[in-house]
Amino acid sequence: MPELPEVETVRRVLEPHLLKKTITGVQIHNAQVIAAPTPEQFIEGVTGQHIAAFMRRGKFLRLLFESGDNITIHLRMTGCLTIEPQTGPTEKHTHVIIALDDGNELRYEDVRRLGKIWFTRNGAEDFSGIKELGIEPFDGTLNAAYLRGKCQNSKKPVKSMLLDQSIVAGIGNIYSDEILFAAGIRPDKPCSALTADDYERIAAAIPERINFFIEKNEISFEEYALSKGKDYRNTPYLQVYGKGGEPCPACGNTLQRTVIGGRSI
DNA sequence: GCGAATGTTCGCTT
DNA sequence: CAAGCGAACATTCG
Repeated sequence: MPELPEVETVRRVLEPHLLKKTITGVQIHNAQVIAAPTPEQFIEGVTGQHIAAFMRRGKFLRLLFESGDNITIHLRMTGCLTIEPQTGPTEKHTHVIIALDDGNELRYEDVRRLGKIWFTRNGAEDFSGIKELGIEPFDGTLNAAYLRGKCQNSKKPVKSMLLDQSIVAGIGNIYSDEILFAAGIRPDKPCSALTADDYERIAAAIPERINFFIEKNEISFEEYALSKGKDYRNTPYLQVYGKGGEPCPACGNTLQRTVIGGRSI
């Protein structure tokens, strides 16, 4: 489900409820989502840790412990995190429960179970390409020259360049469409055909659109808890994603749905 | 019943 | 050998 703006929203909403808490226990209801190490090692490693920070990098969330160890979470398509009282009922797709010393639990739910959770010692980052992540959308070095340097010789469609997490981290299928629409560039335009001005408009649209949707996703902890983290607020503001057959908000012509790189656009 | 779904990774073919 | 594809993962929803 989530791309960077949704992941950042989760981080902001849950952060105050996680900082300075101590983990008193871990339950793994479905070991499939634990990517590493073994479930036994995960429980042993995480129990007793003190939470020092809750960070985001691209679409990854990271719970940093005072010890230097950490948990990294990728929600993939349908993962979500909630904080609920330990007395609350668990749901069918609650796979991991991390008990906190304030009586609440951090719970990982995931209908399709495509998401992953890693526990690593001493900030190790030897998994899932996290070391190869590109710059953040708000990085000061994100500009036309950076993007050109990454893809000017590629015939890949510009849409695919935006989805490449090793170039700019955090953009997914929705926001790549929204960014290109804002920049006025066809998603199927090959990178090698992009003009200097195209690169300038993309470089400007990336932080602008991502920040716009972070702001639109803003939600209180209470409302987040009610919807169990499954409710995103971006949809009313989408210009083109999922709107095939509807009129273009810019020119009124009918938007055409097609497929690029296996993704619906 | 079929197709798609806000993501990533693997394996096969150019 | 890099790049580019489809399939796979697993479930729900329309």
